[in-house]
Amino acid sequence: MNTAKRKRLESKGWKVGTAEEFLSFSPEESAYVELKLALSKTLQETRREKKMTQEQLARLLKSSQSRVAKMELSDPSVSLDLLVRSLLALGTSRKNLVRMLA
Amino acid sequence: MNTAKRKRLESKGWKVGTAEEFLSFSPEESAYVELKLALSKTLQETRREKKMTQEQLARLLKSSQSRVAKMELSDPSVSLDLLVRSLLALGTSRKNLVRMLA
DNA sequence: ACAACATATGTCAAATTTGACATACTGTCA
DNA sequence: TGACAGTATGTCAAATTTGACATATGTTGT
Repeated sequence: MNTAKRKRLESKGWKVGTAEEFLSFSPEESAYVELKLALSKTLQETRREKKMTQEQLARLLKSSQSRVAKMELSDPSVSLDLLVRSLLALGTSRKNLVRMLA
Repeated sequence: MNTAKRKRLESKGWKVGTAEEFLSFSPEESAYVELKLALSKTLQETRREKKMTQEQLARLLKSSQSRVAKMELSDPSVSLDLLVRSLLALGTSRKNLVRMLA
C-alpha cells in the first residue's frame, strides 16, 4: 500500500526501537503480508526440496542471490509478483500454488 | 519475464500486425498471464456485484479510473500485486481469493 | 582456529509500475 | 440528434521494484 515507511514494519512483525510507528494494520494489509509470507515460505521449501542453493535458484530466475534471500525472508522490497513468478519458474503448478495459499 | 516487448503480447492473446513477434510463451509465462486474467475477471465481477463504477472503485483504492480500467483489462502495465491488493481492499477474503484462482 | 560454502543485509542505478491527466470510445436516454 | 455516464487508451513524472554488488554473518568440516 502506500508509504515505504510502513513497509519497514511488515516482514518480521514489528520493530522495537522505532517508537513513532506502532500502528496496527488494516485487515487487507494483514492479508497481503500473510499472503507474501505464505509464498516466501513455499519458495524456500521448494528450493530446499530441489536441493538448490540460493545462488543456483538466482541463476535459474536470472536474479541474484541477495534477492532470493530477500524473497525467502519476505522482505518488504519484494513484490507478490516476483514471488509468484519465481514459484512458477520452479515448476509449481497453479493447482499447487493455490493449495499452498489455501 | 523480462522485456517490456513481450508484455505487449500478453493481455489480448496476441497482436496481429507486429510480425516480428510471434514467440510462444513458456509454461510459466502462460501461467502468470492466466493468473492475472483470473484476477482481473474477478475484480470486475466483484466491482459490478457491488454496483460500483470504475471511478468509485478508484477512489476506494486511492487510484484512478484509468488504472482500474487497465486492471480489469489485465493490461501488461498492471502487476499481480495491484490486482491482489485491490481485491483484498474490496473485501475479498483469502479463502475467496484462493477459490477464484483454483 | 581456519577455510569454504551458504545465507543475510545494505546500498544504488536501472527498470518497471503507479496515479493522474487528457482524450477517445460506447452505450443509453430523451 | 445530442448530452451524458461509464469505460478505454495513450502518455508521463514520480514512486516502487529489481538485479547487482559489497560485505557481514552464519554453518560445517578439518
